[in-house]
Amino acid sequence: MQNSKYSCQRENIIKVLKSTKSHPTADWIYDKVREEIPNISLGTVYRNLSRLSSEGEVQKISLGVGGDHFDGDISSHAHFVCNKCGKIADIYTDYSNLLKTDAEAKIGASVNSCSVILYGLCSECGRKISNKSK
Amino acid sequence: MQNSKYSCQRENIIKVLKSTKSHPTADWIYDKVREEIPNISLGTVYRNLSRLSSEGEVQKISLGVGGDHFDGDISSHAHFVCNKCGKIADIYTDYSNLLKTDAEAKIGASVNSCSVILYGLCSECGRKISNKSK
DNA sequence: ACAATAATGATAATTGTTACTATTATTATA
DNA sequence: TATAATAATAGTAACAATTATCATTATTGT
Repeated sequence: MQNSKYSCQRENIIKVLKSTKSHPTADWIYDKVREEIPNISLGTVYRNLSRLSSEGEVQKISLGVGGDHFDGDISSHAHFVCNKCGKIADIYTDYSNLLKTDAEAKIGASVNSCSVILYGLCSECGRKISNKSK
Repeated sequence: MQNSKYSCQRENIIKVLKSTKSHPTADWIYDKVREEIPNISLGTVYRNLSRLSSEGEVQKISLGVGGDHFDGDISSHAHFVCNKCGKIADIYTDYSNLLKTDAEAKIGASVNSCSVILYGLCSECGRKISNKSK
């Protein structure tokens, strides 16, 4: 392929991201990749994450609080975020076709990705709170 | 009510946000409110927007590119963002119950808000591109 | 009117991210 | 397997968006 060259930094970023089920930030990925490539630069991590997510190889998750998170799992699924502990959970239901079709019918746009983020209280945090009030 | 006091700054921020169909950033709201309260501080705008959105009085929209946007319309609806021109459009379908019920069944969390953002090419930008290729 | 305190304006500080530039690594071709 | 072209990098500076600080002002209950 032209105007694209291999880099082991990028390979490692992909590897790290595809092998975790957490939904890490650029910073976390940076720390993790540094275990193998100690002198990698944070800028390189950002540059590659941005490239990879615009290529659709990874997914960016913007929660609106703190920095962006990334997901190596690009299957269509939603995310749940606990407002208390901040945990991010996957919800494997594919709404994307429904949403896509509906949006295209309603406003005539062509949709190529969608982000579904639910906010609330996770079961664990919910339990803690109801225990306290006993 | 206790620990809460009226402020005309907050009232104005709400008024501005509820009376536009655009999905402005804090900065845009700041400029708009300054027309009535010229010496309002940008920090006050941020402080109130953050408070109002956590109270559920307005909605915060995090696109993952540039600053956050805000929506005075808190009815359940999705947003479409054009990757080309950046336009944000409302899509009035209420997915929230579907998403909420599904998530609660799957992971036992209690959901209290949800964000649905679709990305793609708006009809206008799509038209421009197909014209160019003639 | 007064006291308690929430909210503000002005500004400094912080955070997350992008831009810049000289150097290094990859790749296609001779 | 050298060479030339150029993509990618490390290191760092710059930037934008947001939050924190703090002295002052405004609101509210008594």
